[in-house]
Amino acid sequence: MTIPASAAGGAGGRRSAPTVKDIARAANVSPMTVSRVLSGGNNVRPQVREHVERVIAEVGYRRNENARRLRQGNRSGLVGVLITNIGNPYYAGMLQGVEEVVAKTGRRIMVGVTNEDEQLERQLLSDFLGRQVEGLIVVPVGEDPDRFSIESLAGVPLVLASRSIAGTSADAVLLDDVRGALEATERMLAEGHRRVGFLGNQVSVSTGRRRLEGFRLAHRRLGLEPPDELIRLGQQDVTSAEQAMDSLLDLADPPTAVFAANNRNTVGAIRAISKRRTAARARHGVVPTVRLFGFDSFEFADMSPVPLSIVDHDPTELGRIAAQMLFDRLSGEDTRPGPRLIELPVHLVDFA
Amino acid sequence: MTIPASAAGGAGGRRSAPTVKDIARAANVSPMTVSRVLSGGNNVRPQVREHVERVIAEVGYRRNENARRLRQGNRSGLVGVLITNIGNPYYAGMLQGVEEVVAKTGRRIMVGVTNEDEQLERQLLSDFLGRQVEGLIVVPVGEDPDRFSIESLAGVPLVLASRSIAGTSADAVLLDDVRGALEATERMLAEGHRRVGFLGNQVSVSTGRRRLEGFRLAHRRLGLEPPDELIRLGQQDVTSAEQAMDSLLDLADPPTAVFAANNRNTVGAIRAISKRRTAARARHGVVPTVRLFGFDSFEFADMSPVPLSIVDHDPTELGRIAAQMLFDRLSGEDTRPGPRLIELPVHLVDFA
DNA sequence: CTGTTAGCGCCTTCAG
DNA sequence: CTGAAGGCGCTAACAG
Repeated sequence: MTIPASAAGGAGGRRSAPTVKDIARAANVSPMTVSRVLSGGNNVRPQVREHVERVIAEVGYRRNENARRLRQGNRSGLVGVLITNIGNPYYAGMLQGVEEVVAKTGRRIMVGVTNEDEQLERQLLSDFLGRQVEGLIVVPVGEDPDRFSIESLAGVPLVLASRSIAGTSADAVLLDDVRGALEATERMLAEGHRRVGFLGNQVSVSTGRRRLEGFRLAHRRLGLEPPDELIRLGQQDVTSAEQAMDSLLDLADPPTAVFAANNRNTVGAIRAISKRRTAARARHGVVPTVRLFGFDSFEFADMSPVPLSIVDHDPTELGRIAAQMLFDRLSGEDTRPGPRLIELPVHLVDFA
Repeated sequence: MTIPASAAGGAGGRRSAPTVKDIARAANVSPMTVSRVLSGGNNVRPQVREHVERVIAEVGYRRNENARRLRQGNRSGLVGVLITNIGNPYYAGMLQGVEEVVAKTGRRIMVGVTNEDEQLERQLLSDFLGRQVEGLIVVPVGEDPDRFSIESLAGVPLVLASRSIAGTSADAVLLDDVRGALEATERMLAEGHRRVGFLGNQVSVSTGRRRLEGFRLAHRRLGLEPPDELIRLGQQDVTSAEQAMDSLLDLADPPTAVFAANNRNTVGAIRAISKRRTAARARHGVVPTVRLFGFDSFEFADMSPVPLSIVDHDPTELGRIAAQMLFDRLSGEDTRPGPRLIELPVHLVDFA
């Protein structure tokens, strides 16, 4: 898997890049003078400075930021971002927000995809720390808080995004999952639905757990208990969500309403419902109606073929805030000893 | 904008990380022995090795990859990826494919967003090169090939993705834009449409130019010439695409069919058409029908409220191939002097 | 204003 | 098997 360094692409081949020494030699000055010119040219005679600049331009010299940063206290200018899946537009949006804020500080993001694999996340964390990231923004996988302890992170600040882990001292930006799920479910119950289905993540994922909690809470407030047969957990993608929704609709006594606890499940539910509608229309049967409520928006939510309400919020904003929290720590502006927790509000939106 | 290094986040504060020297001292061996242990422990007495490993674990030492790579010939293990917008699911998909392949080689991706700004792209390129990326994958902005010359890239291999630039010697993975647009347009013309609209990118973007070319070509083959008033260029996002579609529909003699040359324009067109349908239904007017053909798929294409066909392909696969081409150069497997160009096929899909 | 010295953290080289 | 010397590319710190 290792690939030789020597080879270079295309025509030309890459010879070892020029260094300050090369420039110094070519310009008949000391490396230090070159370094000074590179850093703005203070304390360099204008004439010398111009000469060095010309040589730099001619040779096409570019300073090695890594070597520079090594000497300067080892700040890499990198922020590590770990997400579970770029294909989910939710995380893509989050990534966009993170990049936006990180880029403003002149830093860059290194992106890793954990694919919901805790082992892989561990490796990536270790790799990122070895590459001297200045900070980390992570959508965590699994429940073990150990890997996020200050010791294992060597003091590198961390912000958990969207999901939290019990027992960490890390900062986190979350959504008001419980309230969102609670209000959505209350709405459906108030509309008279008494068999409400639930499609969500594993309870080992904090968002899955919290949204299920809100769902249950809404029922209990009315003295109800949602039956287990209406609850489907662990669907990570649209296909499995669609299957889960199918299984709900195949029940002898199917739900009249469904709460889909994230956008993958909402999309899958919409697909399952549409499919049945089309089939029913084809054989002139009864077109089934299911009241659908989702969590997380997506591009076509407002044009869904199935009437839909959404517990909405902006993942890009969540990404921005996560990055901002990180820089508050990095800059020393935020010095509180304990973790800082932000819960973003959500709001309900109806799409006829 | 610069942020002090000393400050560290959270409880504890970050003291300067332990180095091989620290471990060596604590284990009563030379730094070299520690280094050997870190590299697998060859030529180290098992007993010493174990002892050093224990110390490493206790102290929580982690080796500084950047320093290591500096000594070892300056291979950073980083691939720079520049895309115009993560919010576009098309590019998010591409990024996913790139990450997947890059991760398999043990490298990481550094991601920059150019936001269709050529100046910003230049800065990011320079920044990435300074950080010693081993290769670059870029969705280019603008038409100037200069910034991609071998000299300005210092021999770092580059693969252009999705879009090309005339006059570069860089490798590229593109789509068969011309054929896709040609076949789509031919279909609509064969269906009898004679006023076909076009929504696309600026012609300064290669995809915009090539897709428009295919559109024109289809007309000319029938001895037709598409009227300028039906062509709208430069929409970068859904909102402006929707406005452009509105303007087409507002024409005295509106198009009966429209070709949307990328997914942002397709989505915008769908929105514009739906909006009018809803309005027409409300006042019991005539529900307008427009034959719509898009380029690039998107999640809800098959559930579009407007009948739709798509010139389809897989952006994730495009990302994978781009990364593979890069590694073919890096590994020296691909040594051809000139650029390598891959055009991926597209296929037409109909969604009732 | 300019150069010299030294060292960031690590590893290649060579000598034991 | 182990260590000492030296240097990757760059720049603080100090001397002139």
